[in-house]
Amino acid sequence: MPTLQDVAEKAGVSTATVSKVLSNTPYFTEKTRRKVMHAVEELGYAPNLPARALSGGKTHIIAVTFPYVYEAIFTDPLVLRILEGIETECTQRGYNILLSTPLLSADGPDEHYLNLIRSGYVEGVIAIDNVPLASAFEPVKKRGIPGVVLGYHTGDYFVRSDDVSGGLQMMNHILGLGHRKIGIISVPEVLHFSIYHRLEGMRRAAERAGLNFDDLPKANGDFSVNSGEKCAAQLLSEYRDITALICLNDRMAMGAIRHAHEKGRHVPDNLTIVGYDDIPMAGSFEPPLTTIDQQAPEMGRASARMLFEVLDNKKPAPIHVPTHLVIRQSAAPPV
Amino acid sequence: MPTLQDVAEKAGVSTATVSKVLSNTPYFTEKTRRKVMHAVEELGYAPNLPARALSGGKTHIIAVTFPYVYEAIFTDPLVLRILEGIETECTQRGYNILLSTPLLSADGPDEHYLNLIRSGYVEGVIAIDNVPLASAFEPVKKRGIPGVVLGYHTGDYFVRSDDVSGGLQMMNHILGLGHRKIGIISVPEVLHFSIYHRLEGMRRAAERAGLNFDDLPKANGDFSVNSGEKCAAQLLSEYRDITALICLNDRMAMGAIRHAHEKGRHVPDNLTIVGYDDIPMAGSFEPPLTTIDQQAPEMGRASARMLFEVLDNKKPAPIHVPTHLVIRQSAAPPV
DNA sequence: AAGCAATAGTTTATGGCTTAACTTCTTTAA
DNA sequence: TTAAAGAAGTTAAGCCATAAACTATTGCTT
Repeated sequence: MPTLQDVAEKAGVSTATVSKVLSNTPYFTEKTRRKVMHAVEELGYAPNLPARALSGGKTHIIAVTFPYVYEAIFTDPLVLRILEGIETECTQRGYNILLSTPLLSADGPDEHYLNLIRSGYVEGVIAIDNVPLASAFEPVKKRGIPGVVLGYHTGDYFVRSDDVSGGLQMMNHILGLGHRKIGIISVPEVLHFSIYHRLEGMRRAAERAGLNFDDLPKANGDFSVNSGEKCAAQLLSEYRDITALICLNDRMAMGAIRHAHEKGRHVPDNLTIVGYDDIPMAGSFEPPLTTIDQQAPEMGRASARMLFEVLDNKKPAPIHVPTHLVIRQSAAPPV
Repeated sequence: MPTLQDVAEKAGVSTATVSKVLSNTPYFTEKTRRKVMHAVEELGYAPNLPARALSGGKTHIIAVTFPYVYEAIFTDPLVLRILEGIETECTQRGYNILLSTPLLSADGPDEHYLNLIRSGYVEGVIAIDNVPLASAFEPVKKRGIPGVVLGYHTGDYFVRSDDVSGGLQMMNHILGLGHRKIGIISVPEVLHFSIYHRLEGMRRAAERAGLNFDDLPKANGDFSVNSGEKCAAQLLSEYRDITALICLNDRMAMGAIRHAHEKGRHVPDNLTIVGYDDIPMAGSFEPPLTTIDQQAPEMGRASARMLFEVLDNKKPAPIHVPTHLVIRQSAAPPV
């Protein structure tokens, strides 16, 4: 691999000059610039990043962490979409993405993760931090590494999906269609901050419409299709007058729809069922699912942009990425 | 951040000794080992990876590339499962994963990717390389960086899904159920090597059963649910005696099932429809999809293990990861 | 024309680690 | 007893790029 040295020799200047030209530090002539660039081209030179990192502290690596606390990480389509957004911004700025999946337990993250954080590789961190139980962000803060949290853990800088307004939009939509007997299929709130906020949004919408949110029938699943099916079975048999089911993710909605179909109820003519997330499959489900789009790629992009601001010593304000109600065909007025 | 220097001073030995102890190079006593380890603990020392990389060439970073050639990358669940497998192996060995999504065009990969490959960061590469049009592996080879291809591009070392046997298993299953009028919903072969091999497997199974594979009705979609629906519509209207549809991915199968339902045909009683991939949704679709599991996590793990062998100067043999036929409820004997 | 500032470039120390070469000390064998 | 081998450490030379400190040149002001 050619080094700065080689370039300098070929161009007939010192390494310092080459370094200046490449980093665009002032004080060189157009002529030397051309000489240097020419040598760079000829040799196919690219800066040695470890050396640059050692010398200047800029590693051009940011770590994206998503905690390995439940199976969902590697099957959750949101993760990939978020990554997509982060990737876009990072590539633009010449940064590389290091993937990190800390194993969070009661006594903190695993050793490998800790070593990474201490390794000097990581110039900044985007932590996808959504579960209250543990945070991968602690060690980052401790080391003084610039970081942005994507989720609800406390950090100075964070990006969140506007879960409250997501819940609000959905509940408003359902209420607007005329439903009043509404069942909620959720998951235990303590497991996910975001769920708490979505429910909060729904509560506001419900109360604005004069409904007591706490009186609405509820059941807790675990995000899976099967749990959605079970919850739907439970709610629909216990509260026979329910005309709409709001599910806190798409997969449970799909399970609920399956149950409805089995019971011979047509969605949406006979029962309204909606989801949350807008996973890739949602649009081509039968019926196509009315749901909430969290704009995962935009969350990724926003968090990356925020991180770069922090790296530039700015103090960016928190961002709440707006949600979008995606109206398809699983919701209709009650009969 | 504490350095080797600090550890050496605290332990009362030279930096070289500390380095030896940490890298387990022979010639030190148990006593010094304990002194050193104690100092390491006290200071919370972790090696500076850029420095180590600069000095010893070992960066402890492997790059995983998946080419950004069509929309699928960031929505394809397989990618994430593969990543999962790679992650498992890498973490075990103290390696970090750098995510890279080269933009492949006619005149080669983009500049950012090239810079990464030349940057000295990358100790090894796992290239998810499935499209014939272009390869992200070229520049890796050129630089002499150890690499493993996950897919069909030529490299000395590669891991592949055993697509031929996947196709064979599926066709055998369908034939075994008694179907003879079988429609195939595929995608243009030139776009994906793996498709070519799956079809080849099907051909073998068909011919072994005395069927002329070329005579079977076929239609090409583009992997999407909608295209599956269209292809099904086309095939079923054109060839009214079809009793089974084999789709080359699950999403198209789901589209096909939707079409069948719309036409009032029950799956599987009235029509058999199967997919390929076993995406997370497949098991909870209605009906649950009979499909082929490619064992993506295992492919990831295998490729990582192979890469580590290459890094150890071994010459691992190619691996064909076996496929599994997942029998659910979308296939039944013809009526 | 002198003096000074700005420009253009070079020299060199530095960052943290590894490793080859070297020194010192302990074993072991003849 | 002594030489040679082996073990346990140390010294110091890199690895490559950056940036502070320095020299040399040019341009401008008065």
